[in-house]
Amino acid sequence: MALSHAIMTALIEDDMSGYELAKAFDASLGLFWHASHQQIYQELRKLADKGWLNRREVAQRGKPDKILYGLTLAGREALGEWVYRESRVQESKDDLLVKLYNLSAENIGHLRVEIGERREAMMQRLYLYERIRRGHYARPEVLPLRRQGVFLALRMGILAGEQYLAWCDEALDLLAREQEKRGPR
Amino acid sequence: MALSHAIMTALIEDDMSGYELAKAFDASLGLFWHASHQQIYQELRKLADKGWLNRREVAQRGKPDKILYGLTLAGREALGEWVYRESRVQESKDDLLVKLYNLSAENIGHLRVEIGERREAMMQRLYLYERIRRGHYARPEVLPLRRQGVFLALRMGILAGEQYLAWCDEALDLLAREQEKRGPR
DNA sequence: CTTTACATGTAACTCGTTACATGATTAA
DNA sequence: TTAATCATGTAACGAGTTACATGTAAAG
Repeated sequence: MALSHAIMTALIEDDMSGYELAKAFDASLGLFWHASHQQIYQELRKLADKGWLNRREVAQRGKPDKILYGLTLAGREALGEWVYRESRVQESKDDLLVKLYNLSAENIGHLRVEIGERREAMMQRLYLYERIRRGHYARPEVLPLRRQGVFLALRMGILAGEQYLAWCDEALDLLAREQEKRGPR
Repeated sequence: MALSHAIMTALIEDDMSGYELAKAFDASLGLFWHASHQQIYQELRKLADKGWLNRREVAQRGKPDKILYGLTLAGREALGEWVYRESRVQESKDDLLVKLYNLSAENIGHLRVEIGERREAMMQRLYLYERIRRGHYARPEVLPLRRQGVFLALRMGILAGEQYLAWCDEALDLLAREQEKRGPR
């Protein structure tokens, strides 16, 4: 949808190779927008063909050569314009919700376990978010404007995560009560 | 990912045509899992080929003929098993977050507007959820188990929506303060 | 007379995932 | 010697979107 623009965004401050991008993505934008290295390499090539990125081969010692990509002026302009265009939300699709539509006395135990695992995974993710927040965004109001935007994205992640935990607790509660009602064990 | 299973789930209680499914989807599961009619028709055909659905042509008066699909025994079994299999989350991808990474003095006004629109849209969606909740899930504890699962999915929608509103307010606040700081107007 | 609801599809394309492929260096 | 890190790719497939196509009946 806008992976290309996400990639360009990641290149605003530093030039990067596909490999570096894939990692940087994992640590920042990728928290909200995952992309595999295959996708990134393909997208980088397309963007270079369009003239929005330039590529420079860089020889390295003890490591394979890499290809550094950087935003061109045209790329910066395209990105700047894009912000004004209509945006889309690809709503998340979660098997778990479909499974809940199939809740039964037989599978209730399994679903409790599954929700418990989700809870645990989200706890860990929140812990990561919190470390980032404390490390880089302790005082958002003194940051440059662009960084404040990034902070807001992080806040979205944190709030969404906390909401998710709250839902898990509510769901686990309800399911525990129901399972007890209809036959403990 | 699991559109096929979402479709089978929608057919647990009533047989439906592709057209009816597309509508029912919009009103229930589709609130969390959107699917276009093209996708649904294709998926129905695949499922019928697998033997998980049966098809019956039904002549109608004053309306075009339709094809009714119903879960077969094999379909019910496959669905029951699927609940125990590993589930996936397709995390939502939202252009707005990428745009926020590009926040600048120039586009801050636009982003405030865009967030305001999101807020408004989410308010309306929450209003819809609330109507459904009051209409069908006022006392979840007395519902049959399966309906309680559906209720939990609805709760997820409600909690996520409320969290989203809270984020919008926070973001609008921060952006308003920043815009005032750097040049009112 | 025009729009909306009913009803089902095909074709082309983009986006994203999975599997496969290669090859050097460094640390355990 | 085995695994991990660095580095870049191709090919096949599946999921999802957009555009196109057709036709009847009821309601305004």
